[in-house]
Parts: sequence; C-alpha cells; structure tokens
Amino acid sequence: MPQITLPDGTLRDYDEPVSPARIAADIGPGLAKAALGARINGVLTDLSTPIESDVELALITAKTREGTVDDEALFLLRHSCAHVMAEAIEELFPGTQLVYGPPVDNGFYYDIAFPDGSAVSSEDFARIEEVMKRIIKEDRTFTRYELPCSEGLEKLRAEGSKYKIDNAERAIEAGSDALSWYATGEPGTHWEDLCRGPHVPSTGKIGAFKLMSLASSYWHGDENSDRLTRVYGTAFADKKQLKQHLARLEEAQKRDHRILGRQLQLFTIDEQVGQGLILWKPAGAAVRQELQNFISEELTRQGYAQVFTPHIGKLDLYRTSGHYPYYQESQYTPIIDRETLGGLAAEGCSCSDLANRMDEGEIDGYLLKPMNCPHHIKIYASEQRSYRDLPVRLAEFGTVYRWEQSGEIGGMTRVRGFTQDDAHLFCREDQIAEEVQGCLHIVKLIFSTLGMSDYRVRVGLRDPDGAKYVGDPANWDRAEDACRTAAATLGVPFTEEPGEAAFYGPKIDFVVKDVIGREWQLGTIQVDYNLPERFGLEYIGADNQRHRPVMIHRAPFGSMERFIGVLIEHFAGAFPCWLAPEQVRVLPISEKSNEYAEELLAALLDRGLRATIDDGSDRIQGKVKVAADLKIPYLAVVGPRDAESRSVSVRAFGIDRNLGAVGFDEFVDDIARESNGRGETSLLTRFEETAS
RNA sequence: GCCACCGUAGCUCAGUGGUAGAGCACACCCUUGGUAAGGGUGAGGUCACGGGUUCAAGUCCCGUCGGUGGCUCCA
Repeated sequence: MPQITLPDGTLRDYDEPVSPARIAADIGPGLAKAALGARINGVLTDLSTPIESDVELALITAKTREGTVDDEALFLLRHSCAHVMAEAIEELFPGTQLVYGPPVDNGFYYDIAFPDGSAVSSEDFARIEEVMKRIIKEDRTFTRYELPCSEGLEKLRAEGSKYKIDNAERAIEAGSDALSWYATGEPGTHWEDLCRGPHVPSTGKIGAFKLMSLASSYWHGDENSDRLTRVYGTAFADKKQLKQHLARLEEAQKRDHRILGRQLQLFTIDEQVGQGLILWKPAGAAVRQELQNFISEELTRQGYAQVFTPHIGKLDLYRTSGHYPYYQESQYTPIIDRETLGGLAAEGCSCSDLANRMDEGEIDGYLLKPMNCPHHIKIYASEQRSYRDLPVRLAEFGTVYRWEQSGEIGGMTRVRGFTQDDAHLFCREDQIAEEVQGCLHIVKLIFSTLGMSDYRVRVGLRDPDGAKYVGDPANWDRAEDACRTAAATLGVPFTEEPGEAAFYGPKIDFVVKDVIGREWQLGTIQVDYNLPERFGLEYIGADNQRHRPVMIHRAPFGSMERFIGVLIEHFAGAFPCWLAPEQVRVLPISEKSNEYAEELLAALLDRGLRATIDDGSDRIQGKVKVAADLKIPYLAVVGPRDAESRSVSVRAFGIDRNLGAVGFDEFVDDIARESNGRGETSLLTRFEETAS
C-alpha cells in the first residue's frame, strides 16, 4: 500500500493505488486546481499516473513555493501546447504529417511535413491560434493510453505516417517496452498523437500562448533527408507571464549588436563589399584598438613576440598543413595568376580538370589564408631552435578568411573575414601544462576585466567516427589528455564534447550566449601534435638530438569581430570609460563658454583621451540628449559659472542628473586615471554620496 | 546551401493597382538657452536590382542580390 512522502516531509498513506491528482485533491481544492503535473521519485509525470508503491511525490504548479516560475511546469505547458497547435494545423491543413514536437528553451516547436504545394505562412498564425483557443476553451482532458510495441506499430502503419513509425521504431530501439499515445479528449473520438508525455491534465491549463515564427529543418537533422517546416510557439501559465516574456524579447532586441552597431556607428556591412565582411567605423575601431592594446600588454608580460604575416600563401603550404584537403569547403577558392589561367584555357582545361589538378598539386595558386598557423610555423622553422629557446611564442592579430555558408552569416558573430588575436606556442612536451596554464590565465583576465562571468567551458574532442581529422591517433590521445587536464585546473565546470575538435587537434573553448540565446565560441586553446609533424618542425635537445616540438594554438578573444559583437550586447552598447569610443564630450552651455570648453577639450586630448566638443547651437538639454543616445560615459558641462571657478559640471551615463562640479585638473586627472587603469578607479568615487 | 518572412529618404517606419509620405538626422535662418531635443525654412527617392502582367505597378507574378529567424555546417 503506497506511502507518499511530500517535499515538506509529510507522509500520506493510501490503501490502494492512487494518482497524484487525487493526492492533490486530498491536500486541498486549490492545489487540485493548480496542479499541472507531478514528480514521482524525481521523474516528471502526468497527474493521472498511478502510484502503486512508496514514493516521494512533488506536485508541480505554475509557480514554485518560492513564487518563481516553475521550469517543469513550463515544460508541461509547452509540450501540451505543441499538441494543441499540431491538432489545429492538421485541422486547417489536411494531409500534413507530424514529425516531432518538443518543448525547448523559451517555448516549443513542431516539425511538420506539409503536403506538396501547401506551405504554412506566418499569415496563417492568426487562424491557427483561433482554432487553438477553441481547443483550449473546450478544456479537453489529455488522455494517455498505451499499446504493446507490435500492436502500436501496426496501428501507425495502418495510419501511414512514416515519421511517427520512425519515432516509434527509435523509441523501441532505445528500450521502450510499450508505445504511448495522448488523446486530446476521448481516445478514438478526439485528436491524438504518439507521444511519451507527460502533459498537463487538460487543454484548459494552457493559460497563454503565441505562435512565434517559422523555420525549416531537416528530418533527423540530415540535409539530404526530407525538409520539414518547423513552427515555433511559446506558452505560459497566464497572460501576464507571456506579456513579460514578449517584453523581455523586445528589451533583448535593443541590445542586439547589429542594431547598436548602427546606432553607435561602430561598424557597417556593405553588400557591394561582400557578405560577412565587416567595415569597422572609427568608433568600433577605437574599441577594438583598446582591446588589442590590452591584450598586447599582457602578451609582452608573458614573453610573447608579435609578428606580422601576409593574408595569402601558396596552395602548397596548405597542402602540407592539411587545410587545403581537409578544409576546402570552408575556404575561398584559390587565386590563380592570369598567365597560368590563360594557358589552361588555351589547353581547353575544364573547371573540374582545374580543380583536380590543383588537388594533385600540378597547378599552384595562392590561398586567402583560412588560418594563421602555417605562416607562424614557417617563422619558427626559419631558425635553428634549441631546447633553451623553447617555448617560442609567436603572436599576431591575424586576419583570416573563410567561406561560410550564406545562410549562416550575420552581424559580427558569423563573418567571412575576421581577425584572430592569434598566437602559436612551440614547446617541449613537458612544457605543455604550464603553457596552457598561461593561456588560461589570459582568458580569465579578459573575462574578469570585462565583467563577463556568464560563459561555459567546452573541451572539444574528436568524433570517434569522424574522418575529417589529420594525424596519428596516439598523438590525438595525448593531446586530448592534455586538454582535459588543463581544463580540470580551471576551477570552472566544463563539458567534454566529442566531434567539437579542430581537424588537427582537440581544444578548450569558451562559449557565451548572445541576446537571443545563441551560443558562440569565443576564446579557444588547442593542443596540436600534428602540424609540427606535417611540417617536420624540430629543436635540438639537451641530448644534442633532434626533437619535435608540440604546438599550442590559442586565441583568447577568438576573433575581434565576434568578441566585440558579443561585448556590445554584454554592455548593451554602454562601454566602460576605458573602452568607450568617445570617453568624454564637452558641452558648453552657450557660445559664451566655448573658449573655456575648448581649453578643457585640449587638456583631455593631451592626455590621450577620446574626447569631443559639442559647440553647436542646441540648448544644453538637446546636447545632453544626443550624448546620452550615444551612451558616452562622461559629459563635461561647462558654462560661465564653471569658467569662473575653473570647474566642470559632470554628468555620467546611466545617472540621469548633474552630479555636481569638480575642478578642471581633478576632472582631467580622474578620467585619465580611470581610462589608463581600465576601470580600476572611477571618477564617480568623487560623487559617492550622490552617485548611488 | 535549405525553408519562411522581409527590402520605400542617412535612420525608424506609414503607404492593398491611380500624382511617393511622416518623425528623427542633414543644410540654412532665428534663438545663446545650466542637464534626456527651442522655433522656422529647405534639400533629400531608379520604392534593392532585372524581367513580366496591366491603360496604369512601391503595390500583383517570376528571377537575382541583400537582410532576419531557424535548419545544416563551423577552425
């Protein structure tokens, strides 16, 4: 006879099998009404799931006991809403086949195969939503029933949905001993879907929902397989939560680096220049230059040497490195000189011949470099190296070009030309651990200086079945071990992900999310035994023998483009003073104070600060508004009173009032100190009492 | 690359087959005003590009380019 332990420790005994729904009712009518599902021994279930033995039970309601939104409740609501949407779509679009409809972060989707010629469009959302509202209003019970596998498959085959048959077969393969369906109402009478559940008790529990967008997807994620239409929606327990969610999305959009990039004049992309090619405008270039200075100083401290290399290299270089054979699809096509090309044309050489002969090495051309490592390797190889010279650390802000698929390109986060804060360390095997530590130190320094704490660490390993990797498996094993060991010393949790390695070696990646929740890899550290081997790199050891160095590739920002794209969103465009494109704007109250304002501007510029003056004919209110829109950290308002007392009236971004006056020299000194110290000190401390 | 949606002034957007619009920005004039926009006047358009349907196309159809959201890919 089941004994039920509730989260607060209270016990309830029943002398027959019992459902969570009944237990909820026994506790109180309010809970019975609010309950959406249950957790039985930690497993999410329906409210109707029979309990036959002693269990720990938690009832799930829209809000937790602390009053926060319950994620599992949202999971149930959204999964259930996906069913309601599927029913509505099947009703409105006869002949559609359902594929797969799970809840996801922020909502749910359903992958649907529409019959030829009839696709859904977002203009159909309103009428789909109408049908969904009707189904929800009818408050039909989600009724679960099960069939043995063979019988269930029989039923699906009779219905003829290849996608559902496939789902069932996969479930059986994964060890299910029965197949389950959920009817939205009475089985046999109402709509139903093969589904493992769980669901909310009835459609009426879906408080608020909205269809969001359409996308296409591939069946099983395979681009050679069927193309499906993915309909995205979201659902919440009530209208208020939905409204808040939509407001949050709108808020997030304001932080979008593409929008801010235009508003703040940071960068532009011109279609005549090309997709995915960033034009850094003066303001964006200032931010980037500050970051490069920051990293350069640290490189010097850590014993790196900076180098410069060209943007192209001969194809043969990349045959040796393996980029050309292994990475060809992501490269711009090789550059072949006019004469060679003319000769080939005269011979009647076809495009496929040309490609083959380039692959074979019969024709050489130049490649726009997809990575910096081969050039740096050649710098290493240009001198004889002793074990005493190691590690050799070569750094370069190196620009690389990659042929990304057109549909993937967007903003600054996925581009076709970008500059890595790259470096390659050539070291002895016994130096790997220490060198990786040094790299991790830089990454951590960057994140902490910029106040970025919301990142995750991924150790990318090779996919055991993958064919895209170069090199000896034994080398791979050693390199993977080195990465694991290094990641473990970080003091942050990390995940190991097979298939995420580079083609030449495993890596430690730092991954952050953008405003719409997409993950981007920023910094990366890679241990590589393969390229030194392919290029025959050597050093002379203490034993007077030739040895092979190990290479570490590292880029703590990843690429300047992507990093700054993410950084714009991180700061919502309001850069701290040391990074801000314009650090101070001097605002004379009227022409009468222009001369004093010019003096202040000159003093600021003299200290290397990025400052401007707004001596236009606007009133001060207008000047302040314009400057605030540009998110300039400090405004120096000067009028006759300030000129009289040699002071500056300060206003800071985000603090919407005059902070008060400070002396001319103090102001300049404080800002310079704050800028040079990268935010370690703040002018605002002068106004502590009023600033907060 | 695939699917859906979108492309009108520098920017944000209105314009459902019949003479291209607004706000901001810009130029000029007035205003010299103490902390989130004082007032006036003016200039600014191959309605992404190319074809088609129509008496007539920003508007409807096809294609191309570009953007957005996903999918696939990703060093």
